[in-house]
Amino acid sequence: MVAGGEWASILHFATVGAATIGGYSEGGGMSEGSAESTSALLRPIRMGNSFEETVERLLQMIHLGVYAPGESLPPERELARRFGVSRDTVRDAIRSLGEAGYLVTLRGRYGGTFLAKTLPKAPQPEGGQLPDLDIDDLLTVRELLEVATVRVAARRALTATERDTLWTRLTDVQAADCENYRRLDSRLHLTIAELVGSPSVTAMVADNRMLVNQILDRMPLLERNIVNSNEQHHAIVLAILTGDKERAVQAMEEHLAGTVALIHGFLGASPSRRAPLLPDDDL
Amino acid sequence: MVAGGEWASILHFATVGAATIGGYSEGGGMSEGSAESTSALLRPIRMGNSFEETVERLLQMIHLGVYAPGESLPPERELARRFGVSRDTVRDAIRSLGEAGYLVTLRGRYGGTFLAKTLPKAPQPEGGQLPDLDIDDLLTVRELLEVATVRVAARRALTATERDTLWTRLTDVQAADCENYRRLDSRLHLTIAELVGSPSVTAMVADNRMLVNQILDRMPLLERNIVNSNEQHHAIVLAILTGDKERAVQAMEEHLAGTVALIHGFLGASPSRRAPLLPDDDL
DNA sequence: CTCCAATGGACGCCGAACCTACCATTGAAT
DNA sequence: ATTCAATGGTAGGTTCGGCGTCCATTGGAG
Repeated sequence: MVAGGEWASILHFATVGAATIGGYSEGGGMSEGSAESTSALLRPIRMGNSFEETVERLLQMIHLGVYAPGESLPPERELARRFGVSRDTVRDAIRSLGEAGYLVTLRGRYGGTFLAKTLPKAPQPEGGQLPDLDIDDLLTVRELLEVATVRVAARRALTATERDTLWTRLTDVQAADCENYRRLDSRLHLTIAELVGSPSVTAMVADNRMLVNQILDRMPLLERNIVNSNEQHHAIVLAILTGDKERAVQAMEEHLAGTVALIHGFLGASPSRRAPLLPDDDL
Repeated sequence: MVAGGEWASILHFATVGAATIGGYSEGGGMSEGSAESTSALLRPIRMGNSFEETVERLLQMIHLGVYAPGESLPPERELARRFGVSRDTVRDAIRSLGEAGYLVTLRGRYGGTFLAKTLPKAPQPEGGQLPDLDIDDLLTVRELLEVATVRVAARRALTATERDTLWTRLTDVQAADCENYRRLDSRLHLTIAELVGSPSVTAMVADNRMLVNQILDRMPLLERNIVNSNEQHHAIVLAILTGDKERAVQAMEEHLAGTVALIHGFLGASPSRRAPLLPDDDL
């Protein structure tokens, strides 16, 4: 009913011609016509099913230190509303995380879902490293986002509350033991991202950080690195508070370079897995 | 079966206590305990159903100039595989965009889906402005991403091919008429983003640009702005090609400031709608 | 002329997820 | 002691979307 005979005949030549000179080509060799950024634009639409994504988001809130151990999460109905998923899905996710030891649910009024007082340790993936992440891509995004974030934060005029919060987060992570370091570290970086004042930016930083943490969880947390990070955190926060944009950027760059060196050193010359595996069959 | 009696009794005090001092509070007033970045982390998991997202992604490839008019898209099976959705969904989306005049499909071998030679003009949303976007957030993300992008691009050592492509994109947009300006402009910016070498960054810039374009489509495209943009594009590309990081950043900031001024000027002191409207009912 | 491979087109089955409504539990307010 | 409101817990029906399979069309290869 659409694209009748006239259209077909009219377009016929144009199409074949275009397909020849610049159209889609399967072999990977791209004719110069246009289409070379297709790999990024043809990325998967869904990263997982609703259940998995909901679990991921709850874990995000837990691991990035948004809620403290023992603290209460919003009620299921509220979570479902905010996440835009059904309550069933939220419940499934909460039940899973409950079985994993992250959450505890209590019924009745003033009940709810609570973070466990002691969070389970991230299991060391001994044999199979499931996530299959593009490490270079992750670290590039991280560098780009965090540097840009600190740059904007440093040139903003912060409120007294923001300054207080920032400083509190800094002292929290300075005083953290190994057990809680990763979480409080993430919370500090998230707080800096929030200073930009854009929910989307906060979300992007949070997403990236979760993925980077998945990599960091595979390698040991050295005392020496913590001392280093603490100094760098201090420099970063100070630069933000004094509005020294250049210094803030430089401090953050040094901070990130440390992590990059750690990761590359630990992974050796591992060829940084790419290309997230597409199904190979043809239906 | 999980969280038996012992757990409940053990955690009982902790939970109520935590809920009182720092837990989730519905009224918007956040106790200082932690949780204030929740708004970003509690964002919707799904932006729309699979069909809508697929349409959006195809429109992205069309409007951002990834494919030229008359050019061929990948076959349905390939699109389905890359997008991670079923072929049915891709077909629905293609059919929709075909009815809207964007795409034309031809059957048989060497057939496929092709962009229309002349793309339909974006309809002016006269009465209802559907998207309901957070303009401040969009522009903040744009500023952050594009400046960071150009910063990284300028300090990279570009290959000859990259330089050629960049220059071609620049001359293309310089020579564009009003009809094609927005598309070629987007393609130039996307090309710059690609220089970072991270698919995720390209995707983020593409997503942001699509949203910003939705706003820009609501206001007239002035000849004066085009001339201005052309000069700024020239400065940006030149700075990238000469590896002048500082100048590239500055040029991009000026470029973006122009758009911000245009938007704010056109929208007047419109209070930049926020808070994407959540359903209000309680089940 | 015949064949064939690549593409779009169509159908049925099934699980995932959503929606609605209702039930169960609990502790504070009265 | 009773009530009640807020919360988690459960169940049935419905829609959406994915999967597998097959059909239809077409232009080039042999």
